[in-house]
Amino acid sequence: MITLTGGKLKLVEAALRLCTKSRSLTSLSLREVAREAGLNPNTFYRHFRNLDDFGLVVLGHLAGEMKQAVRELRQSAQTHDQAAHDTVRWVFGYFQENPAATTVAVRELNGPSSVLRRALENQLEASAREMAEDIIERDLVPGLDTATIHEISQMTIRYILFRALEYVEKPEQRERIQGETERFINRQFRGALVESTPLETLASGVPNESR
Amino acid sequence: MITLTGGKLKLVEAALRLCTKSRSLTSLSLREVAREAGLNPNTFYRHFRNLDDFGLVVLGHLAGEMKQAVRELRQSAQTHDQAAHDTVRWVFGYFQENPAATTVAVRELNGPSSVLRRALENQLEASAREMAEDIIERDLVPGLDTATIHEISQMTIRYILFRALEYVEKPEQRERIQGETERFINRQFRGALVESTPLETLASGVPNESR
DNA sequence: TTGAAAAGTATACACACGTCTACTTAAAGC
DNA sequence: GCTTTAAGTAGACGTGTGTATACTTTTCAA
Repeated sequence: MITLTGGKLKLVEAALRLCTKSRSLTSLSLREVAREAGLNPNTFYRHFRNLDDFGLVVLGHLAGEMKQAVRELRQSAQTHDQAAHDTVRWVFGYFQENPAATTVAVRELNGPSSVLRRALENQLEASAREMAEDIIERDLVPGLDTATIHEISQMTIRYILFRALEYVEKPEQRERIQGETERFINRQFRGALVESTPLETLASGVPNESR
Repeated sequence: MITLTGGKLKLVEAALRLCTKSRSLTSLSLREVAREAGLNPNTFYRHFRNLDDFGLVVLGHLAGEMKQAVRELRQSAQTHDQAAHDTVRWVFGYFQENPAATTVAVRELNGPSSVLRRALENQLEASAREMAEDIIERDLVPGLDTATIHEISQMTIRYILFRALEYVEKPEQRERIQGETERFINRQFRGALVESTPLETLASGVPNESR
């Protein structure tokens, strides 16, 4: 991660500030950002070639921050249930403390700039891979093949991000969102373990005897 | 649903056309839309008070279309697995045939305009409710309480929409996305049925192969 | 048939934008 | 200390924008 300084940093931070106030990174104007940063519009050109370039730098800045944060997470509990609970709690806590980063990420993931979208997708995939490897290494979900763990990890990352905006914006619903997300994860893994068991068998209360 | 005619319809359709080409509804300009529609910019004011008003009408238009489409879906197979498969296939087919509507919906769901976001959320919730009631009425997932069915329905609707853009934009990955979505749904419902069973018990049940 | 309402157009204004060129100030290397 | 380079500023350009006023055409019911 390249640490930003001076005017460059000022501009990036200004953009994040603007994004938090219900704007989308892609829709920011050069002059708007410069104004917010307290700089002359032309200073922008001293640091960035154009707005797409700028967007990538902003995303890179966020990615660096987030990666470091995720690395710190690499401890926590033993069982899967505990891990899911702690991780979800932790991730949402991170969202809460970094509303700008969260908002930007969610918006641009589906935003109109394909360059930014690609960049974000790659980051998410990397996070998902990290999560999956962690689960495998620590054998948190025994009996599940690695491919499925990877798939579910990716879905989970996506789902969490998808709910991040709601979480940030609606403080009174945070408990609910957190609970739903935990249940989501648990159901995914549990469901995968009994994927080939007929629904009726599961419904009749005998979870592991099948056929 | 109010059927649009004449210039009003032309403007809405123009906006959807523009949105498909990597634009976001919120970022459209009045003149841009009018130009695309082949009308004078001021004609816009004959039909809409401002751009927010316009956005709501566009969303309403889409909602009407979609609702009718969903109603047509209200038949399909008996078992849950079959229903999930058919429904997913059908919904994604709808996305494919209506890329503009899909793109707009996904973008604005996380977009910067809170007015549009609210409107979309309400629509999604309505769809989720409809889906849940359908599952309950036809007893597709026996042994699951209605609250959980509602919760999973909502998650499913969200998840599907979240993947819609990817589906529309990457034709070569459609099979994969569809498969993942089906597995997602199955795991959710199956997982919910064995929610209180310890992971180890499920893992030792051996309905599928492990390691 | 006529006349009012709706739909569409023409022109114009002030403003914000991205970008260009030219100038000034601050940092850094020798 | 001097010079080269980076960072920041000033002013100006053409263009696109939202919107206001005034005008023309179309629609359609009395």
